[in-house]
Amino acid sequence: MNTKPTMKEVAAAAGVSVMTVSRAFRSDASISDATREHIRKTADDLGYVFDSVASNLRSQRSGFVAVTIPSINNANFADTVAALTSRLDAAGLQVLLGRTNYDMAEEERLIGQLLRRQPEALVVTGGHHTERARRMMQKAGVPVVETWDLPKAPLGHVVGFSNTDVMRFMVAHLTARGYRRIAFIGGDSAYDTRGADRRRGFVAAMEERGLDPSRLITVGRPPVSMREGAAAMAILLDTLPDTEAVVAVADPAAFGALTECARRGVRVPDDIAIAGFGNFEISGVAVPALTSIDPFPARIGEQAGQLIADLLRGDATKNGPTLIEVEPQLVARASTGAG
Amino acid sequence: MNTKPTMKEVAAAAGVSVMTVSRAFRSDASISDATREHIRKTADDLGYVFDSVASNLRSQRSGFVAVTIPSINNANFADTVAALTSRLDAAGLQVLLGRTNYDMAEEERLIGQLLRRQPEALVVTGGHHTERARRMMQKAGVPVVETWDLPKAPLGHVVGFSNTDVMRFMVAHLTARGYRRIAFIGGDSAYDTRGADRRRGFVAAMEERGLDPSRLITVGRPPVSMREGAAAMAILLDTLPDTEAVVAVADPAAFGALTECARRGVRVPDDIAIAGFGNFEISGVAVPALTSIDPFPARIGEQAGQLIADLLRGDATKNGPTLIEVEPQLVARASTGAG
DNA sequence: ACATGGCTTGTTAACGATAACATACAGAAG
DNA sequence: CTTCTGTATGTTATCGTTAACAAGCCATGT
Repeated sequence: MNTKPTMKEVAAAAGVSVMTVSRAFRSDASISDATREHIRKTADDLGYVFDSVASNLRSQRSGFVAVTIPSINNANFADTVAALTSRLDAAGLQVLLGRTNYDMAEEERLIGQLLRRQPEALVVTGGHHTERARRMMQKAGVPVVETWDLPKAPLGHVVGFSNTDVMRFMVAHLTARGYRRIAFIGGDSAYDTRGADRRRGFVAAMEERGLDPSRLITVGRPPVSMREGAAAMAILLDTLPDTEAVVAVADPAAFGALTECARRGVRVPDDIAIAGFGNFEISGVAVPALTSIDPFPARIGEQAGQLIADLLRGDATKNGPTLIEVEPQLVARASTGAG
Repeated sequence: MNTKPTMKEVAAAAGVSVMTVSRAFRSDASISDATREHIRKTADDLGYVFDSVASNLRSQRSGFVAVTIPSINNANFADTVAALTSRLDAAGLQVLLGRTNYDMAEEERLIGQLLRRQPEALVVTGGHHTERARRMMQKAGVPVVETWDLPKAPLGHVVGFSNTDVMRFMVAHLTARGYRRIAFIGGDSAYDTRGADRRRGFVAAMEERGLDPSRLITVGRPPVSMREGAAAMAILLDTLPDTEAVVAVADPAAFGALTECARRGVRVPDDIAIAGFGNFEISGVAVPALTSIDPFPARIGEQAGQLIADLLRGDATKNGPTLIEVEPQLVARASTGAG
């Protein structure tokens, strides 16, 4: 009673060999229904708990898929993780989640830690990593999937979209509605690499159209909060009052900007238009509703999970790395005069 | 090169025994700095990755703390997990996260899965569990911490607050400001047990003051979304137009309610007051800012992590289960005529 | 010079499960 | 009746690391 029972105890109590107990706890093994039933019941009575650690060591399969995301508290990444988790769950795999806090150095540390647990696959957010992190992932000997991005030099598989190109849709939408003096609100580029990509995309798209791409407001480290979005809007209204439209790096910042307008009596979209990115719930609910871009986070998780399940079952085409592009979609709403 | 190197290979390459390599990868073991340095370098050159699985089996220490939360995408729980994670990280422990989706049956399944990984402690959200889940946790032989609640019959340790009592503060605040006809917006009680507790607390507090506690709007399964909050407000305004104040089970629902008022031209707080729970960022940013209750999620995670670190170091007082109450605080803002 | 003790390194067995192989047995086929 | 086939169970060795114990070496004190 002092120490927790092992298969040995269960085997003794059930009058069978340890191997038979082992088989009773797996789905595919050949064992008669009666024996399995009997062993399960005996185990239950003894309070036996299967030890995955020992199982993992002997079978050399951890059942883990390591996943890193910048922040847990972000509806977009959470949706991806949720979809990924349920897809992998169906394949008998468990997600081992790590949070990088938008920091490549932290990501490197985390990947090192996660790899020690012998994951069967690795899913990371974004395509920017430290050199050491890249090397670790390449030598890990398991499938690597980069998500939420379309890296120029992928480490392995990719499920995502181009954060640069996506801004073209947004600038096209705004110029089509007649806006010319358009500003961008984002965070410190040294950290949020995907946000920096979107800013780059914004600048490029503006330049392509011969428009001034210099209205850039930077506020703090990512993720850019609602409060910081409001602060950025305050700066913008104070320093560049003739701005006609604002694109925020993500919806929470866009919503913060919207609230600042409300506080100042600036009408949206009559006086200034606002748009975000991510299609967070708040964008559909806010008054006025915010134009955004839906990157289909759940679809990203679903596809990544499917890919990994296929790869590990071994029946996937082994024709090198897969690239799955999940095309984002512009959602036009009242905040840019649409909807 | 085909198979990944083990300590054996590293030992051979470095010209030492396997045991010495093992020591080189731990912090406390007695080994000379020169040898450690040499082994670390050799290991690095070989691309050796420490195998936690084998280590865990032999040492009977997994380095895991299993944690269950209802939803990943909730700023409150995310803050708790973040604080818990960083506190445990300092103690060399890794969080193994599972999401219950506000479902006790799912929680039971999850706890069973997590226990197989031999966690060194278990942190669960809430004090309501299935009978089987309770039994599993009690027999797990590791510290169990229930959070975000103050259960009547705790399983072990507790770090939280009473979801029932907390509504007393809110009703007191509203009645002090002169509101009498107060409604409550919540989700299906069969799922969100903490939400149901808050609803119970609301009813009790209203009755204590001789006020009508029957203005209860129920919308869907938890978590109650912004959209559902808006829908609930629509129902309320249509069916009980003389309501003076509304308390939502959580801030997102409260914000949804606020947006519905904005769409209808109902003024807040002049025509109706709104309050929420959780002190999410949105409540401080919304216009008008929303009155809420701050449950100090980070403090909950911090305390739970500290408790576990102490317990596992063994130097904690073993005087039975610990109960740490983290007192929530009312944050009065413009949406109830304050601030 | 020799015992003592601290520091560093090595040897052996074990953690709890499963892969691989061996074997027993029942019913089918010849 | 013998051989064959397939299902159900058992035996042995092993996954990669570390606990426990053993032992060597060197400096120090007497």
